Amino acid sequence: MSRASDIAYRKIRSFILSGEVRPGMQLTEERLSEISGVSRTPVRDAVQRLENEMLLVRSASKRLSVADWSDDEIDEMFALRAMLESHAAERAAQRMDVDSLNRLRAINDVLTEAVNRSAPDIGTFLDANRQFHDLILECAQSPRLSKLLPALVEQPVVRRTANQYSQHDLMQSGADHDELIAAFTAKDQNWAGAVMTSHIRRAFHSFSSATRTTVED
Amino acid sequence: MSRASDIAYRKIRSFILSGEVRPGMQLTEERLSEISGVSRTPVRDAVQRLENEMLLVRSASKRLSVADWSDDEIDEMFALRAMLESHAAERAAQRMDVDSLNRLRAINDVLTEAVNRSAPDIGTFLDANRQFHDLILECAQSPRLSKLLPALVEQPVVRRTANQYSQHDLMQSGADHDELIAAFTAKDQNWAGAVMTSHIRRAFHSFSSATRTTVED
DNA sequence: CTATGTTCTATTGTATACAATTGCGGTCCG
DNA sequence: CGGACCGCAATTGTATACAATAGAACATAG
Repeated sequence: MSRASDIAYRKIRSFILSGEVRPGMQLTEERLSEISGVSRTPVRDAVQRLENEMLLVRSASKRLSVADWSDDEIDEMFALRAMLESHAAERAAQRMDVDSLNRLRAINDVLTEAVNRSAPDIGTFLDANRQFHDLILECAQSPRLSKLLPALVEQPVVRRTANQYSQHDLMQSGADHDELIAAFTAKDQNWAGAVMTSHIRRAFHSFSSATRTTVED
Repeated sequence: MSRASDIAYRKIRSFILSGEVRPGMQLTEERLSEISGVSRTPVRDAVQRLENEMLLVRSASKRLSVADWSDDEIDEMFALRAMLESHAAERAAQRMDVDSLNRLRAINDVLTEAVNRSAPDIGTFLDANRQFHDLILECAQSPRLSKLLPALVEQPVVRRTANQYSQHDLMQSGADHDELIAAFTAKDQNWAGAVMTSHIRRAFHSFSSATRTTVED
């Protein structure tokens, strides 16, 4: 995956997520081409992907700008994520093998270790968290779900959320994961689905209270 | 929307759906370019869209072929559709205005009229059915949902299903729609969601019994 | 001074030429 | 005769030049 198109995708993505550019701001293809160091052709491929993830939006007449999500859209994103990730967890519960289960445990050990210190390591947490959810998605063995979900797990939101997380929230995430592992071990799809729903909705409310009360800053 | 890229999208799509090409068969970009009458540049845009809808798949090393869905994938597609369309119906129930409600009624009148004849008009049914579901999606006012759902409502499946439908099935669809309208009128989101789930799952089972019993043809 | 029409410029869309990569087939050696 | 390696052909990926289109600014008339 070292094609120019992927380089463009990553660079543009991180450019947007870095906050260097504000929501609603216009970005020309040429500008993106300069940023990513490749020509407009692969940039356009990357842009189409980013449009699907709704990080970029096309204004009325084909002009690109950075997406600006309303509160309602963020609510909706979490609602959809909760539905789809629960569904993934349900499928995974039926299909999980011992090897994956062990990998899941190993990943969550890393995560737990990272948050159980005086100064929680957010970076490691985020990374382990992503790995954990990715592995569940893989075990769900649903190509469609794998295509749909990434468009909902937007790093900007995830990042902002995690930075706002209290240590208690982070530890609760680890506990949720433990319970998910228990549900998978028991091959109980309803349990797995319910825990996942609760897990995502908790994240939503943490995010919600963290951002919406500090909007007045 | 008369850009070359859209022409390519439509032509390639209908080429695939026409059945002229068999699942698993390889298609080069050049060939698609000939089919659609435009250069490879817009073809590649179209291909990316069709990959998202999973009508085309990229084999190991970037070679394109027509998607070949397993039974499990089709099950999954209906399951996801049921979830997301129910969610759309729930949101729509809260947001539906009288004008949209009337349009919904008008559309379903056309649909009902088309199936209540000695020789049901499948074409009109499919068209009205699509309009009905599209309008609900519009009333749900969720850009994300609008981006996600089209990838699941695949015409090939829809078409095969409708052709297999018995007249009774078609009329039941009209009745489901009537009940949805009632739920929308009552602004009862749970009702709307439940009817939609049932509506999609019925379609699934009609499809299922129609195709899987005739596989031996 | 405002409104409207026109030209010019910025931006996106398309085609084509070329580069890179991958698969296939032939040949040479064991 | 079989297998591996090398080279050619087919296919995808990228860059650039050009075409089309939409927006902005300016000028002119009312």
